[in-house]
Amino acid sequence: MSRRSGILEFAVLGLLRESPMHGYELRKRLNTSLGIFRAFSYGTLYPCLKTLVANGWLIEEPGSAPEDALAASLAGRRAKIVYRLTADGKEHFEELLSHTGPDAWEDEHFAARFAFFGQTEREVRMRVLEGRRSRLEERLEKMRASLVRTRERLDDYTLELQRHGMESVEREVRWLNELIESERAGRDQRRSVHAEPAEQKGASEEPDGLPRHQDAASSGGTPPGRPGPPDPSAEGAG
Amino acid sequence: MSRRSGILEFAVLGLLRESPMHGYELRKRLNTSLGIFRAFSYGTLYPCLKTLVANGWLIEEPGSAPEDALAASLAGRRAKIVYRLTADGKEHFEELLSHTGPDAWEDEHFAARFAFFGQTEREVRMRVLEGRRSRLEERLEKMRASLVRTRERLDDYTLELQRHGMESVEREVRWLNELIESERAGRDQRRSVHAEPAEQKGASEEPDGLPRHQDAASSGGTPPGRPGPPDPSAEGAG
DNA sequence: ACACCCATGTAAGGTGTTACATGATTAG
DNA sequence: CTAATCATGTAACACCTTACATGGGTGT
Repeated sequence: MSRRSGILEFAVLGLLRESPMHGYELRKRLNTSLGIFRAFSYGTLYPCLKTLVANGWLIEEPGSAPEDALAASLAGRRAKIVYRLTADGKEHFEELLSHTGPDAWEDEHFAARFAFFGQTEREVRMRVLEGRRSRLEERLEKMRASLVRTRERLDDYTLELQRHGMESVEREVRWLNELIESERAGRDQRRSVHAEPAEQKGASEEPDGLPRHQDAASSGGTPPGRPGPPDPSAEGAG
Repeated sequence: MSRRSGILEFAVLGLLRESPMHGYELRKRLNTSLGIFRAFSYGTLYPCLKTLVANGWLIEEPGSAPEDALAASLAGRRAKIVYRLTADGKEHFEELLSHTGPDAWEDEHFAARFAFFGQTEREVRMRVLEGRRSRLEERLEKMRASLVRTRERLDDYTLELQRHGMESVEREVRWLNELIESERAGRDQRRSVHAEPAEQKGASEEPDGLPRHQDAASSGGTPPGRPGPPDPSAEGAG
């Protein structure tokens, strides 16, 4: 049941929550903004959309409806079918957002969950981050154990491969540590104990504070020394 | 044609080249020594083995054959069917080893290829490493481009996710640079122009020199001079 | 006019997993 | 004796991709 399609449904709902879109546009967003998971094909996306419509979570609208003038013009006015989240869909998405089962910290699930942390309550974020972290620590434990067992028999390349693999995992753990740290620092530990639905109307609530090492993001080909990290006050996504 | 099962065949052949084994053992090795790719199930492995037998690349032997006393006792004497590489199989594997098509640098393919670098000729190793590197550089280019395009609209979490993704890729590029560097330093550029079959009898030939940073392999959960968040205080969660 | 991107969809097929069926051997 | 692990195998199913079918719009 680690259905990748579950991830798709989740991501579609989440993307559509920000603004209505048609399938083609949706797919692009799925592969760029949320560039984490490798491309879903139309053969997967369209059937998925139909399912969601059948469940009453989305409705299909003809393109360029009056209320949508802006979005439609941005998304391309050739749009045929625009999908919009229903109230039920929104509710369902919010329920998904609050789930913290072990699924949530498997590789691709985690990435999808993280991508919508802006809409997620802090305590849920914490549980997901911590769950992910222990998941990775388990994995590290196994890798170390197996390395100790087999170290002698392996040639240098195999060893190097495993070393590199472990290093990547360790690095992600450290990343998670920083994130968890920031989450804790954002407000006091208590507070936000599943109280009010809070950030309901958009992604506009302030995101509490994230680690802000933007060094690597531009280290590659473009080091123009971005001074100001973009202000989160932007009323995002609209 | 990016069949994951192609990877399986390759890895099975490579593992069996070192010593005969039965399916169960093979699967364990596939998930530990070569821990890179996530577990293949028996439902995949056994049919694969049959295919390989049908192709004449393997032969099935009853467990604990006389010539195999040592290997069999190490592998477990309960063995029912021991698979052994045929001459044809060896030849085929060696041919696979020398292929350097674009397949070879896709994620899981690459890991499998790298795992058998000990048996691979240097010039092939070079091509694979360099191919992989350009593949990743392409990917980075795309990520950067899409990031520039969408930077403004994304909330902090999405941004952080992308930053982290890019950093991972950049890190792998650096890793490849080191490896390529070592390969070059191992001997002079010329030489080894597909001359003699050289290291044929085992993986015991010296591997020319690899970067030897084993620092991270054991760094684990205790970074020495961490200035930052020193105390994950590990209640372990899971 | 032609090529190319936008846009939606379906059918067939490959690929791999789960669940099941089976049985031998070892440890308690 | 029973449970757990070792060991092999198969069949049904879930999942996703590819290739195809279709057609509007836009640039050269």
